Formats: sequence, structure tokens, C-alpha cells
Amino acid sequence: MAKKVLDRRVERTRQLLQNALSELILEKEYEKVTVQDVIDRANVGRSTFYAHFEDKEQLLRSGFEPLRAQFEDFLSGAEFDMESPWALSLTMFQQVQKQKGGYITLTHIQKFLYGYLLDHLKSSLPKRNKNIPPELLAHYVVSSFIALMTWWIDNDYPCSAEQMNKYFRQLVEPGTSAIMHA
Amino acid sequence: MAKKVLDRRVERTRQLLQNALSELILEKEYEKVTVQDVIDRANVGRSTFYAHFEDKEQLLRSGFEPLRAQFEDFLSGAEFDMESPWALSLTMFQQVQKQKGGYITLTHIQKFLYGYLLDHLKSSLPKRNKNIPPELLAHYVVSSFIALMTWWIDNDYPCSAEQMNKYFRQLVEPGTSAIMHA
DNA sequence: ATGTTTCTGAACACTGTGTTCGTTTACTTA
DNA sequence: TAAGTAAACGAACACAGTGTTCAGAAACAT
Repeated sequence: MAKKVLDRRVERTRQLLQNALSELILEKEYEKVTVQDVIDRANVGRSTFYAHFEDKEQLLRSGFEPLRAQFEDFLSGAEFDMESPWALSLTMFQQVQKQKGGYITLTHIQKFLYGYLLDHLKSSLPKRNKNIPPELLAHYVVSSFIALMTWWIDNDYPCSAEQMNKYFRQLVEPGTSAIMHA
Repeated sequence: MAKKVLDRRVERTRQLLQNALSELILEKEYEKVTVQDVIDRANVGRSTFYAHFEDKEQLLRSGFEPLRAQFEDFLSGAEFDMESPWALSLTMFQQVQKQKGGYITLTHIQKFLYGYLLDHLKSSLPKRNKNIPPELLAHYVVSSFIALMTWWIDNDYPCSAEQMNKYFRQLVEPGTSAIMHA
């Protein structure tokens, strides 16, 4: 069994680094943020950074953890039916909105959410369909969802999570249900 | 008037560099391809590279030029009607398929096509709509298109351009027309 | 054949990465 | 609260990649 309580310093350092990265991502694109930038902003020694994370990417990934946990929670507490894709998307919109101002950024979502959603959707879709390849359908649905999420965050949450979910469903459901049962 | 005929050496060098980059992109992700990799593959001196292009990004952009020209051609020779989004997408699928094995890669499309398509679509869409923000609609349509294009190329063109366009239309049209005239 | 343009290749300064290690600081718990 | 442990610090280092410069060689147009 793993040690549950971390040293305060560890907690503190990791949070400083995550916050620093998230701040910097809002100021310039992720690719242009250097490890040097992050440790300067966080006021943390260079060697300390590398004691906690292999690289910038892993630091970013660690910040995605809370949202990933929410995602897993949702999945474990629900069986699949026709409504569940829209319930899942609503949950995602709401979780993102709830932590607005927290350290989850668009970069986190764009880099890590796709994989989780795709895996889930592929496994809950019929394996074969004469009208469209199921992997294409799954890819389309997830990409559309992330496209809407991207617009929403890029434009600084111009409407509610519920409204966004409505848009998502109105745009995507007609085409997908039509092509699946054509 | 600009000089029309370029020195053979210039033509040769630029093409070597474009081809080298496109080859390398197929072997590893664009971000991990270095200028060093490119000039080694192209057998071109370091200073020659920088005599032609400011950086890797500009070399990539130069490779997108032919597709961009096709795009502009299409636009100049057509007025807008209800069919034109699907005609445009069909043209794009066909152009990409035609140059399969050429030097336009998925990276080119993902990095440069979005902007062009979005500008075009936004200007040919009603400015106001009570059901959905027009910019969201445009963003969704373009993102979906690029999502399908991405799947198509990633999976090495598993079906025809015409078939892809059919999928695109079947998936996207029902939702968009429904939400616009609801 | 000549004058011009381009390519070459080596050198250089610079920025960023990731590691190492001896020292200092802060935390835990007995 | 003192002692022992764990973490943070920071300076140094090797390395990889960027972008520039310039003198000389090669290829080009006419």
C-alpha cells in the first residue's frame, strides 16, 4: 500500500509548478513555455523540477489528473444507454466550468481528453455498421465535442455548460443517429 | 513585375527541403523534426536552409502553397449557395487524394487549412441567428471537416474522396440545417 | 568566357535541456 | 523539542539545437 500523506513540501512544490505552467499557458502557447519559465514563475530550483517530473509534458499531464478522475467516476457509476453520451458530455462541460480559474487549461483538454473519450466511445458503440466505419463515427463525435469545448474556453465561457451541451447535442445527434440507422 | 523563372539551384534546393520535411513528418511528429534532420536528409548546407526559409514553420507553410492555391481557385470561380459548402469539401478531399504521395501531409492540413476555411465559412454565413452563435457553427463545421480529413489520412485513405464527402455531409448537414432554421 | 548568384562548410554565440552533487532548509515523529 | 530523514537549493556541467556570418568553391545565365 502506498504512502497516503505526502510531505507538505512535495505538495507545495507540485502545486507551485502546476499553477506556474497553467498561468504561463494562458500567456503564450504551450510549446513556447520553457522549463526555465516554469521554475522561474514557481520560484523552484531547477533540480527540484526534475526531481518531480521528467519533463514539461509530464507536469502538464499531472494537472489533468483531477478531470480524468471525474471522468472515471462518471464511467464507473453508469451503464450505457442512448442518453449516456449526452450525460457524459454534460458532466464534462460542468466539471470544466466548475474549476474555471483552476489549473486546467484548454491545452490539458486538447492533449489528454481525446484519448479517454475515444476509448470509451469506441467500446460502447456497435462493432460493425454498414453505413459508416464505427471508428470514424467515434472520432467524429469526440472531435466535435472537443471542438465545442475549445470554442467555449477560447471565448471565455460565453454561455452555460448546459447551453453548450444543448448545442453539442443539437448539432451532432441528428447526423449520427440518421447515419447509424439509415 | 517579379522575376518568373527561378535559378535552377533555388528550385532544386527548395524542393529538396520540402520533400525532406514531408518525409520526416511521416516518420516522427513534426515538433520533433529538427532543422538539422531536414538539412541532413536533403543534403543541403545549414546556411542554405536559412537563406531560403526563416525557420521550420515557414518551410512547412511553403509546402501548403499548392493546396492553398486550389482553395483560392475554387472560391474565385463560384458564388455561394446551399450546395457550395459540400462542393468545397469535395474539392478538398479530391485535391488531397490527387497529391497522395506528394509533399502535403496531415500536418500541413491541420496547421493551415483551418484558418482559410473558417474565414470563408464565416463570411458566407448569416451574421445573426437566434439558435446558435454563427462563429460556433462555423468553428464546428470546419473542425468536423478537418476531423474527417484527419481520420482519412491517418488511416491511409481507406475509402474514396467522394465517399468521405458523403460521410461528412451525412454527419454534419442534418444537425446544422436543423439548428439554423429551428 | 565572364560576371553574378547560389551553395558550402566551418566557426561562433546563444538558448534550452536534463543531470549531478555537496550544502542548506524544513518536515516528521518519537 | 531534538534528532533523524527527506526535500529543496544552486551552481556547474555536457549536450543538442538554433540562427548567423563569411570566405571560398561551384553552378548558373548570357
